Amino acid sequence: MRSPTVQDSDLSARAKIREAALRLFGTSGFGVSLRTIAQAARVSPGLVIHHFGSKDGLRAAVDESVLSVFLERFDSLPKDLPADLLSRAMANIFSDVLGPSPDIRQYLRRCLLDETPAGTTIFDEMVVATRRGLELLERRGGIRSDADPEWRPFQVLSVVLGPLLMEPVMQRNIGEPAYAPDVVRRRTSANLDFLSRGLFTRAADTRAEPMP
Amino acid sequence: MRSPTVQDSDLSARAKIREAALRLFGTSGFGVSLRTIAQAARVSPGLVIHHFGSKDGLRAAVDESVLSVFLERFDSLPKDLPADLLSRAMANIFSDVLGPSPDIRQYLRRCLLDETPAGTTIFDEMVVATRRGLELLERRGGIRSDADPEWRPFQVLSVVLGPLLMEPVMQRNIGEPAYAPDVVRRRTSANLDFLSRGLFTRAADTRAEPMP
DNA sequence: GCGGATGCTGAATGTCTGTTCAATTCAGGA
DNA sequence: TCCTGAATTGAACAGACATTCAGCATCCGC
Repeated sequence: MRSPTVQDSDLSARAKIREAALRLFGTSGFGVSLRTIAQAARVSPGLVIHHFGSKDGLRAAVDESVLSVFLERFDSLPKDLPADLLSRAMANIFSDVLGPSPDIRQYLRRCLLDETPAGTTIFDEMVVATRRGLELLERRGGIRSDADPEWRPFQVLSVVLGPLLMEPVMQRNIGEPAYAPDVVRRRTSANLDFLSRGLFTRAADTRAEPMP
Repeated sequence: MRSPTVQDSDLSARAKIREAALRLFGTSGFGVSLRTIAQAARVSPGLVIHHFGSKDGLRAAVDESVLSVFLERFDSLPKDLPADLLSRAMANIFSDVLGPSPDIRQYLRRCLLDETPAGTTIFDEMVVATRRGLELLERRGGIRSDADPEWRPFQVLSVVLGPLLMEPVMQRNIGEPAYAPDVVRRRTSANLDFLSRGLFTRAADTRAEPMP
């Protein structure tokens, strides 16, 4: 079993191109030239077209490969997992996949902006899964009953995805890689505390606007 | 006083180009051609270069104009505002600026990804301001003393910026514009509740991983 | 050993890019 | 009225782009 982003040369040329594209699309955006990608994969520009048909085809292939990483692991979750274990298992999927792979992190950030079909699927899937997890959790009494069901999933997702999107900002401000194992552990613990008890001691006025 | 993103024709050509660029950079990325921008501003391609020197110069001008919208309003905050009012005032800046202007929202999303100098400044400024606001609030007893000071600012920012970054995802899932005034009001109220009291009833195990 | 398919190359093609520039229009001061 | 400088245009240019294609190499079934 290997990390999905190895850059060793024992991959097929097709796979090497796809990995290079994942990395370069993530770091430099979809604007990178096929020549640059081909060069990174140590392959001729023509071969990229030969394998993927077009630049859009290449993008679709990268999309699909990233999507499949998540869907495979979502599908392999036992269907009858208790709610609290389910939410934890889902969380572990993200830390397992995103933690060790900066390439996938960067690419996902782009997806959130550019609204490629796969990106749309991934994030919609996350909303649905999060909402369902919260509903299960609620039925078992794990959630405050007066929390707004409409916004709950997005609040959780904001906390989960925030670090992904603010990775460079965080890095500048805390002085160490935002996804180093130790940093992830500290942040995870702080986020659990935050999700469990909030931040403020009391709301001055519930109908006012503290943060938009 | 006018909205900063009007597209009326009573603007100078220079301003019309900058507004068109703001909109097109935001929606289509920095990859859009000068010709497209010029056409949107009803102006010749040469004039864009004449006014801004180069495409990068145009981008810098757009960056600066967005940055100044925020900095001006940050600077106009009374320095001796009580902490709770300060955090509310800062929040209002965001809802005032972002709410009515989809162009600025989109452009800010790009900035978070592409790490242009202005984007870096804006978000670093936000971290600093948020941290300072929380420290003031803490001194007045408005914050749980055992909340982790290292992650507090990012947790708040995640909640604040989450909707900005997930705008399309939200829109698909709630079926109405994520920044419609009424939607903003409901979300704001839910977020205040979330920040004040959290979501879960109790943490099963503080050292485990609920969400990464 | 042979034939066809497949992997792969690198030069060529036409389109689109940012940028230049000579020419034109136009407003305002002398 | 003329002059000057700025605003504006559109044609032109070189380079980069995605894509095509004819050709070479390499494998696999026969």
